[in-house]
Amino acid sequence: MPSLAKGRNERPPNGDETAAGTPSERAPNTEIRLGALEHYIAFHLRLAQNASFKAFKRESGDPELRPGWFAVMSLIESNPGITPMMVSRASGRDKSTLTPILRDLSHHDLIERLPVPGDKRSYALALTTTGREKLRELAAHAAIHDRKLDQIAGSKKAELLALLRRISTLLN
Amino acid sequence: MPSLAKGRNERPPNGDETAAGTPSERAPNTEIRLGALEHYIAFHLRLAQNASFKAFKRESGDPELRPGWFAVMSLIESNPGITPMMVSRASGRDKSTLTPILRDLSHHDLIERLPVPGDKRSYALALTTTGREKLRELAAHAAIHDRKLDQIAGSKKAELLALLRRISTLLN
DNA sequence: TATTGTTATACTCTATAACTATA
DNA sequence: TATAGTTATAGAGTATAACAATA
Repeated sequence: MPSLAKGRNERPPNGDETAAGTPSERAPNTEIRLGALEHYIAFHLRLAQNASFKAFKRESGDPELRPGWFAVMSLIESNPGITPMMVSRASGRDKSTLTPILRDLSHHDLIERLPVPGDKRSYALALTTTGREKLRELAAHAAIHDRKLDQIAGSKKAELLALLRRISTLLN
Repeated sequence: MPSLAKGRNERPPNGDETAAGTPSERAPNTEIRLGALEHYIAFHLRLAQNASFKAFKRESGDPELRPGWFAVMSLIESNPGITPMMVSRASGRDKSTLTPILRDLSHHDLIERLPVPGDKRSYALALTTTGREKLRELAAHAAIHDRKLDQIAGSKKAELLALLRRISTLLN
């Protein structure tokens, strides 16, 4: 059976000893060792995405700035006439997850559904004028958030983006 | 009102014209333009994390290899005597999300809860012998997954990890 | 008063499977 | 038969708020 003392002794000795004491007396999480997790990309990917998501939500009290809405509207703006299936593939999500988003966007008159000539099963998506205005608003908010990420990435931004792109592309 | 034809025309002319036709005749998602999203770190972070998560689940049919369990058990292994609050902070999640995980791990006799001398509100976590064995299994599976990520990151792995760490650290 | 851990509750994101209407 | 989109349903993962015990 491992004792607490054993656990403590496994740490390499360092200056933190002065702050040591009962667990509740320790500094927030400075001393916690990640162990095997330390070198796991998947783990750090989750931490980073989670932190980004929380910051995104926190910074814009705007409940309408949902990551989902913003991404879908951007895709439609850049690809007028895009179909739900194409949006699904571009955003790496199942088609069924798009139905409610597109319904909401449609109800808010932000997008319109146009017939696809030659395929009655599908429809083509386009932003309405209102939708374009709304997207400008959302983009302004999102930019504030991503600017922080830009600062954090600094000169490595292009490299980070390339790596993330490779991960999502090759892992399918 | 924007027409579909207008939308198509907005694309810069390129060799893809040969593959163009009705949307359903197009290649999977090659032609979809990300537009503003192209340079958003947050967006690519979500794509990458999602792809990683799906691959993780797909590759190990093992329903017990939940990212949550693995991370928590690893943290306990590397920090015997760690408290739930410390795990919460180290994994960037609210303390309330840990309760059910710790309960499950406890029910499976993978961890034990020991008293913390000097603080009756909390308890110290440690892996049981069974827990250590189980963690070895899970780690073997997880390693297979992360090896793929390692390959994808290649020589940039250290840099990627450093960037992800910076993101989760500075965004709080 | 503040903190730890638990509980109750709810929200978001996502997926699967079955369905329809086309193709 | 296969595909596009919808529906119903479920499962992770996470959060907030209120609570009891303790600090």
